[in-house]
Amino acid sequence: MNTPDAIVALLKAVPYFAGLSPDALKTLAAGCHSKSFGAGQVVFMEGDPCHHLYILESGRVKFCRMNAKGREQILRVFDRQGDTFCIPSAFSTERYIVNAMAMTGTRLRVLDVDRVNRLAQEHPSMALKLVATAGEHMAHLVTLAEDLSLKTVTARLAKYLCELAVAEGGDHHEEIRLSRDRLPEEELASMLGTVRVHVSRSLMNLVRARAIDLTRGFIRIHDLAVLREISRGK
Amino acid sequence: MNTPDAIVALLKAVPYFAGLSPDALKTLAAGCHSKSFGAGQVVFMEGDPCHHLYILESGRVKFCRMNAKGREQILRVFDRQGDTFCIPSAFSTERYIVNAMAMTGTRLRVLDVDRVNRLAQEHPSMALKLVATAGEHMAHLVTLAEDLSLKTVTARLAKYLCELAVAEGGDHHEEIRLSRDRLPEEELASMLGTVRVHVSRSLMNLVRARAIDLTRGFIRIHDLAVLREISRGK
DNA sequence: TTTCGCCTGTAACATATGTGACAGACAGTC
DNA sequence: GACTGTCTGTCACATATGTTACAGGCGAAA
Repeated sequence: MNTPDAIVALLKAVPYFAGLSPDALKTLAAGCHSKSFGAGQVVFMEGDPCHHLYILESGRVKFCRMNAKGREQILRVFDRQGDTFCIPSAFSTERYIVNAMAMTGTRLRVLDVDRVNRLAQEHPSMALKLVATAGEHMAHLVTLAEDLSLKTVTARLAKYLCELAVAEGGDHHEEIRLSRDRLPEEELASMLGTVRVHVSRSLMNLVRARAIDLTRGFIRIHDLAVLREISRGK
Repeated sequence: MNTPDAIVALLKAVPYFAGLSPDALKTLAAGCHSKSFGAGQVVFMEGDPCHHLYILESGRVKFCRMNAKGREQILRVFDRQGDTFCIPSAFSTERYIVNAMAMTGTRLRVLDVDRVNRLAQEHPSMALKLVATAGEHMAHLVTLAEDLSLKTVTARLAKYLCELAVAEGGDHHEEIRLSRDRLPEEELASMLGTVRVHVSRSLMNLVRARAIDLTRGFIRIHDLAVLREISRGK
């Protein structure tokens, strides 16, 4: 999977590289290397100088912050091939502003910031796409802040399950089952801004509201409409 | 205050316009107009198509979101001359992602997104500075989300007062007094992600902790060190 | 001055959330 | 099979937060 062609294909999946010429892509591909991380391993820490830009080849990476007592808030999870992170750090503070950790075995492709910077200087349209990417990240963060402030844990959980459901089974009225192996309650808690026990309770709330069923190891979406209702309200 | 020179001076205060040639600045100045808003007036709403980019001439503008019950979360306040907003909207979703409202009488300078876009195409270094600006906004949002999730209201309040204190009197050990006229509790509550009553209680917490004094119409910072301690803590 | 409205302090109460602790289910390992 | 560790459901409890209500201070307007 390390053939030049495979690397170019990965780069092309990145919106702001998509418009580059084949030659530029090849040069870029030749100038980057790959790095592997085990589950739980740190990719970088908040405050570290930011020399690299990362592209996800496989696995899952979380951005997070922690408080004095060790509780963690996950700010974003990257899990699709071609997801990139650290652009804004790279061009403003020059320090990472969050912690990044591999959630599972993960493979990242690493680019030098300087190289990307030079490319952006030569290709203004690429620079503008960088702004667009930053904009998408910002929309995520705005919504996270809004939800943390204005929604209950149960509503946030319902919303997250809705998003998973749409990502998985689409909006069809077929049965949607989510494997719990991939979403341990502890991790859900960090994403939703709460603690594990509360996730457990909230899941029960949703069961009582007839929105979901819990069968061994799975969450079955029983009524997506109810789930949606809960996700906005109160 | 509407002389071409004044406008150019305002534009120069914007980091990503600062590097433009005098000619480009003049052209830009000629192509923008000014708009006034009364306190509480809407500048734009979430979801509106985003055709403009705004530069603050005077006054205060807040970005906010609201929930079904009408509670509001302020995501950011712009109050310094030359502050700009909407860049990321402009280059990604093409819709505003938040509501913007004038908090006091406010004067904004309005630029066409198309015009800025064209400029950025011609000046790659300007495009990169746009990314940097987006990065700064993101750092704010990350910290907001972290605080909302991991800090108590009292800690968030203490932190905010620290920031105000530093912005006002600097870090000197002189007495720092903050006029409450400019920070009604209702507004503080929206910024801190809570309700007015709780701000009132939290202020009392800080008084009891000997961090601040409340004299008629003012908050006096009595012990900045204690305030800092509380702002991380809990 | 009086009236009115806005802002503040305070209370009592309901709810949401965090903490600590524990037992059972399950998978993996020995 | 026995042991182990991780994940889960549940409890009891403390704390943090939201809701509603009301009274007093103050300035603006009549």
